[in-house]
Amino acid sequence: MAVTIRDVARASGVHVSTVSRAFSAPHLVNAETRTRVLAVAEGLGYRPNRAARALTTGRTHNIGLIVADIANPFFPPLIKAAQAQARVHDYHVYVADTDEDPRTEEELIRTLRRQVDGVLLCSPRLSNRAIERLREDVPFVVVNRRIRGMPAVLMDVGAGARRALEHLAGLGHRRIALVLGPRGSWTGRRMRAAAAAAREVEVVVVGPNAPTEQGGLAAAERVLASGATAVLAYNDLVALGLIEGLYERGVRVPEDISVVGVDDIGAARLNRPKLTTIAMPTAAAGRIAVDLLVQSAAERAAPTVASLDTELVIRESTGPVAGRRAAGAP
Amino acid sequence: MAVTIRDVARASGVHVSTVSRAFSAPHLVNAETRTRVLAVAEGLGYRPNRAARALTTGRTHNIGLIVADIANPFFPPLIKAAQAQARVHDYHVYVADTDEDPRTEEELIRTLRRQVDGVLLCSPRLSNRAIERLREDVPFVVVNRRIRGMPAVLMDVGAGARRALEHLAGLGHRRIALVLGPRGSWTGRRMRAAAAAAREVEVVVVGPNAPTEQGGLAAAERVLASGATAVLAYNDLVALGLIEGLYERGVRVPEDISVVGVDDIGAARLNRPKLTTIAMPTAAAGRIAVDLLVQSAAERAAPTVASLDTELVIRESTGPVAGRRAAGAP
DNA sequence: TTGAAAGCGCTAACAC
DNA sequence: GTGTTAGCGCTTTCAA
Repeated sequence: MAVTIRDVARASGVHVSTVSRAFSAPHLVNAETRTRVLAVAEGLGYRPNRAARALTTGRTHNIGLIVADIANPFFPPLIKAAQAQARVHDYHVYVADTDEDPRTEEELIRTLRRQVDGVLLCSPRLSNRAIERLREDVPFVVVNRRIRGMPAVLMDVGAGARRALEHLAGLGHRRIALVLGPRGSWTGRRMRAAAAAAREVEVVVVGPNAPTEQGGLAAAERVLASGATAVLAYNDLVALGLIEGLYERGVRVPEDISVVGVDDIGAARLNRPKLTTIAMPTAAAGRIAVDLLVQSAAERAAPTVASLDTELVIRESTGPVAGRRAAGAP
Repeated sequence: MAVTIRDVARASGVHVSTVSRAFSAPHLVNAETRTRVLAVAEGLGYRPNRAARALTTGRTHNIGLIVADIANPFFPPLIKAAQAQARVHDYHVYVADTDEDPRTEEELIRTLRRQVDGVLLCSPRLSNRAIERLREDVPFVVVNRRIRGMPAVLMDVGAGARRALEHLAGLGHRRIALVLGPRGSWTGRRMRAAAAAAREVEVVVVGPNAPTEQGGLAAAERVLASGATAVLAYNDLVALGLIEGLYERGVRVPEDISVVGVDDIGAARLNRPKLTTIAMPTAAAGRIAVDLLVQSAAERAAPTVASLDTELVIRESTGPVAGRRAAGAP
């Protein structure tokens, strides 16, 4: 059996409660005693059992991180940052993948809620209703979603989309295709809103599509048919797939059509042409979300909503409109 | 306070121990009673507190998954699969990132070991000595590493490298650069061994390098200087960086130099030219590693070593040797 | 088949 | 400043 608080108590000649205090309430114990106890504990290789601690304190020092798809390159930097920041607060992180399925998501939250102090929901697929119901059991922080009275970390894709549209307009583009992702996405709605508000350019919507390379590939035909000279894609995966689809049809990027993605995943830099994209502050989002969660689990503070800036990264997939492909031309 | 086993007991008119049995030892309780208890529990929204359960049973139903860098595209598919398979066994997964630092890795294992039934070490940076010491506290399964008496999941890069070398030889290449990753990597050693055993071709080693795009980019000059007409790179990131470096120097892939990567990350397919690469069965590895861990945590079985096949995926970055760049030519 | 009671490792009043 | 005691939610003997 592993070494427990009792072993440490015995070995250092004090009561278990003193050992406990040496770890979790240092100011309540004599400095010398504490030093000795800590030394003995160290020597024995003692580490507190957090589960047992959680039983009395009610705080597990765990957080649940639920994402739609770990393998989607958007998430790993967020997971990495969240996990690192959790460690700063002495928290451990359960990572779970819902496979984009709301049912899985809900079931996951239910099994997790008793062993965590809070749950980080990243781009959840669950309905607002469902989330509102679950929040009575466990505190949430949501990423890229807005739910009344719930702490959230938002990445300002709207502003990013606006800047991308301006960038394209500045290059002479007047007819722009907005290649969307899945129906009902928060990010998608922000992009639509930005597109609707755009002056100077006319935006045609192509979608919904799968938020993947395949989705982009499959949208190439419709993009061509739309007569657009530039594209704002739902994310980089879609953008990259689209570029490939265009390429297969003999249409070159950016010479014939300009393409802008969203996310700035690693592959965006690796591609040729290097992708112009709206960089999402995923690492910052993960870090801040954990801070909000730890804080909201601790106090009953007013829910904070953090809005993070995005950045338009101009690379090689956007260029001046080609004369012969002016708006409306077939 | 959340609903506990006591609430369920009260509401269904039985003792807590009966409720407990209804969940964890169904055969020891009357079928009717059980049905009733379960119904009441369901109605109350009761879920067992796993931490409390762990306290008596000694089984946490948690596993720790420790990787060198979550954001490295090699890992996410493995994490995803591990996490999914863990759920099949009714396990939850802590995911932690060591930032490639052995110290962090060790500290992580120490804090985690009391709250997990086992730890999955993916491409660990820790020394064998350190791991051997820690294994007394917690069962391990290692991925892509061989430690005596310890269950492991290996991906057969050696065979993959051999096939890649044959493929290149078949295309007429006689002088091949092996662009390595970090010093001391298990994968790197397997590749070296395969290269040393290769007949027909002469292999020159370039490295060590960072296992990243940057590392590949920086190696371009030395690859050119080596006089090689083909390259086997440590991983896809290095291969992609290298291709970019070559490209910047006016050297085209595969016309002038052929390049083979390792891993088959998403970006390999997205790149132009699409990367020829040795596909690593990361998802299968994650799944199997979890199976081994759950099993080895349960029984004291002989440690299993699973060796998984890799596959050479031939795409566009490899081609016939150019006549004017035959072996030895400057 | 069910109930009673002890105890897992730890913390948190409450004494002293 | 330290010891005593009860108890967190659950499982598991042991009786009945």
